[in-house]
Amino acid sequence: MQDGAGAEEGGIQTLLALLADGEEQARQLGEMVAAEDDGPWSSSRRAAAEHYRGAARRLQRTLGRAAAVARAFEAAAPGSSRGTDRSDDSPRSADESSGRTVAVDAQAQERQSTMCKRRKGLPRWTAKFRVPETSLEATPDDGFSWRKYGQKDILGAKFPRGYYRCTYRAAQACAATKQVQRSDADLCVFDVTYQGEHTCHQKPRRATAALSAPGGRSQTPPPPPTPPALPLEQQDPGMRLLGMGFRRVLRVETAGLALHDDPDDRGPASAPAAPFSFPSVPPPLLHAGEAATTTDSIPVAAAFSPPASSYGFSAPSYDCAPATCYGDVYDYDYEAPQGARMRGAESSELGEVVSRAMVAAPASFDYSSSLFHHQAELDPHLPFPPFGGPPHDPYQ
DNA sequence: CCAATTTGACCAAG
DNA sequence: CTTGGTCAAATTGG
Repeated sequence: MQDGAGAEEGGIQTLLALLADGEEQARQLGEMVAAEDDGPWSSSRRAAAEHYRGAARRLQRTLGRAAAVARAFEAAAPGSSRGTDRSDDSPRSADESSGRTVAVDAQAQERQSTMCKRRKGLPRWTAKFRVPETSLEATPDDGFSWRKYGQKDILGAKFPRGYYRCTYRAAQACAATKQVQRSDADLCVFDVTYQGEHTCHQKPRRATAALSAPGGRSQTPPPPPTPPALPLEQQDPGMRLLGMGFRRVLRVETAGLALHDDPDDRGPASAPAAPFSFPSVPPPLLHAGEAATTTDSIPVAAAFSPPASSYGFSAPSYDCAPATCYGDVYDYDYEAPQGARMRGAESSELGEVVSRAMVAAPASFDYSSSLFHHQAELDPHLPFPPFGGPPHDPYQ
């Protein structure tokens, strides 16, 4: 809601200041606890102190990471002078999208005349959808209406890749496209790569619809890669909306990067990075998520609809009981167009944060290792396209 | 009849 | 040249 990612420059400075502040406070807290630890306390008290100290250390570290992220952004987006371009793109921004629409239009024309296939520059992210075995034929649907425009066999892949573009591409100049490919390793898994954000106004139908209307076509929530951010206000912990649904938990996993977590950083089983919760709305910029657990449960709306044709999957009805659907996993992997890149050091910890942030950021980062696994539950209210995408024109 | 999908050709990038 | 992505005519389905 409020200006989402708008705060680029001053915002980052402020953010850095706040984070530094928090870091310092956490440090002091840790010292205080440590001091207490020396006293003649009982072992239990001592243990408690140890615990708090660990918590303080984690907090400090988390803040430090967040600061690193902020710095990375700052570094990556130097020309910060223009900060107000993009900004929110919440669903409702539709109206004001007029300006943006124009831009899109221009792109469309350009594309037409040039007929180039280059779509570099467009934000891109990948999601892995795992469908329940009971409905192997289903293709994960993200809530938008797509029109298939091609299919191709990909080298090394057992299954062909399907190419889809937004149904309203022509009508509304929506440039969103996606590629869907079934994993050769696991038939239940689909890799879906999205490119470009939707500029069309599709009305979100609830997943419920999908359930009740099997034949219906898409509609579902989006590939939400977006993130995590914030509006806590609207998040309720217990928010399990869903009447039906399947629930999934979101878990972030940074592939390939070793996050050096402290020993005390949360328990063993936990995942490296922080999970986050997400709102369904386009959040502002980043937030360092640090949820307590690695797996947050999020009501992500995800419905599987039966598109079907291409791979011949058609969603059986959703008779799959919710139970059977549990466990579906979605992995999100954001990838930015080429462009700025952040310095290595921090990249590892930033992994997931960056990814999401980059969605909102103008500049792009070259990072590509984060995956978000999440298990969500079908949510009747589709959150909506969160994409906080880069509204700005990708093409130079 | 309209709209979506199929499918092979075409084209650009690597 | 190979491969991935898109186009567009033909086809299918409602």
